[in-house]
Amino acid sequence: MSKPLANAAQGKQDGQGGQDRQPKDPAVVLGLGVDRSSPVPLYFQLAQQLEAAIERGALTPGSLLGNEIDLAGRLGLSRPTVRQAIQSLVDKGLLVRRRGVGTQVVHSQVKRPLELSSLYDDLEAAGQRPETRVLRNTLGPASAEVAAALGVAEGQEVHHVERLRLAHGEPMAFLTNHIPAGLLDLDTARLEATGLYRLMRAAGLTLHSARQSVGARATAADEAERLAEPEGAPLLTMRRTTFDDTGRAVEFGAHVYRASRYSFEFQLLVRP
Amino acid sequence: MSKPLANAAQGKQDGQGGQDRQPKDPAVVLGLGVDRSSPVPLYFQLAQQLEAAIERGALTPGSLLGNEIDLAGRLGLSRPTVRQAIQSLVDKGLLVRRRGVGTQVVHSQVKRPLELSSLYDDLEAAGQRPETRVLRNTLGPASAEVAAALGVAEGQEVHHVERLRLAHGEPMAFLTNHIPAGLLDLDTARLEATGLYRLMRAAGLTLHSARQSVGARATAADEAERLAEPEGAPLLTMRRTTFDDTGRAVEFGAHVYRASRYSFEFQLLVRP
DNA sequence: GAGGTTCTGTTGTCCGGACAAATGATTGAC
DNA sequence: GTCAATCATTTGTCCGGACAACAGAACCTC
Repeated sequence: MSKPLANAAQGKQDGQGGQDRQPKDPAVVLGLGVDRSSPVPLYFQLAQQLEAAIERGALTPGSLLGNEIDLAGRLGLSRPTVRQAIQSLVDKGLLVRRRGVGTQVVHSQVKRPLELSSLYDDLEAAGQRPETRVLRNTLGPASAEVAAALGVAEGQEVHHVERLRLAHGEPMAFLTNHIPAGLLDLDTARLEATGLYRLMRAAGLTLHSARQSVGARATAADEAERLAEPEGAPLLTMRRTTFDDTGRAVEFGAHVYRASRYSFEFQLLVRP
Repeated sequence: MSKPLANAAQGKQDGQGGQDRQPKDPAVVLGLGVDRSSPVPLYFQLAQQLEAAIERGALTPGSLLGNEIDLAGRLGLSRPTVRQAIQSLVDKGLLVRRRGVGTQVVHSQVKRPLELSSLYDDLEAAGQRPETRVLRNTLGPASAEVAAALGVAEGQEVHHVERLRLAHGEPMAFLTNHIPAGLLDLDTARLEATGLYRLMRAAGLTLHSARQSVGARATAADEAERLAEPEGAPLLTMRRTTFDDTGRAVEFGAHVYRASRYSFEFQLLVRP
């Protein structure tokens, strides 16, 4: 009892019939339909398909999605299930719901939610061939500062890693990291082959959030050569503590980037 | 049929009786209880109370929350409602659910999710008395760069605001903003009294997300005096486009901060 | 004692229904 | 013609129930 989905921006009132005519089901047109034998939850299947439809432009920004009851009926799902799918896309910022109006595709220029940034992945995605030079990889007692940042006792065993990150053979950043012992197998060869975050994820850690502090300062004399910047040149600094899904701190890093070569890009979400 | 809530870390099996003894309802102990006459949704009331209990330490990190069915029964709510409350706290990173185990309070040092940062609010929260000096407040055609950032046509009318933000009478940052015309009533007096984000929210705009880019550079000759920094001193730069809940760009800002006085603090969430 | 099996408790998913609240259009009165 | 009241539509909230999937403990077998 409504004309949903697709380009329903203009309210063309074509008699709202079609009960005897070919239904021309918009859900079918969009390729929506769930597989009940799949172990993937139904709401998740639907969410993925809707997201794909938005991504490929089958659902244009501003278009209405049709009411939930009908959509559920057409797909053979219950309304709560459809709502759960829609809600997950609303959380992602792809859809907006308005009571009394409907659910519409967001008119956004921002595509990706942008995750916890990893310098290695960033560089690789940008087509630069990242390279890592491990300058230090030791295990020892945590200093007061590191212990406070990681929330462990002072003197606890922690890994201490120092790396120089290069792109196209030129230094980009100097990375200092501290990781509690026992979480990770920190092999120097592996550290030179990939990024730290990838190693942590591979070790079964599910990263959840990170507290960051970004600032700037001038290049000191003792780091000028290492970073190939003149003394006094501006540097971008970042201190970050990363937590896994249980709230445990799994990494503390204090990094220095060449401001002439790098800047942070990220997206902040407002959670009201 | 279980011993939930409070410090249930140790599995003391005290006969699981208590059906005839005083129940000593943990929900009551925690001050949980909803008001059905309130217009505030029940799940939201419960979420707030749980969050408050965590905040004040009544629910200690690592402690189990007790199963959802019992909790629902004790509060006179249905399980879906309780689940919705819990889920909102899981999204906030305060709780973790594990199937077969239960829901427990996260062992986190991070308290606040940290929202879209507003320099004005940041300074005010830090006890510094922020002050704003409006240097420019005009309406004119958008340049190519501004139009691209805001996603509007070049030449479209936009506000152009330049402000100097001070704390304790000392300059902290130079803020340049562009806002599409018609969204907001940009009164210079009001701009000097509060922050831009507060004005936008007061105008009924619901901010949703922002795309940011943070870098660093040296102080140029023409801005040295304005910021009270010597020429060549490192500055922190930020470019940000803010979007409302419909995905529309509502603000574009290019800001410069004194690195000696300010650094960004924020939290990134991983959305898997 | 070691190992696998069963059992119990918990969250995850899904259903069907009901009413309230907000929005926008339609209708009606003046 | 203008304004207010009404109505239909749609999402928001809430209920009660059912079964599946998973983790951990208890149990039993060898």
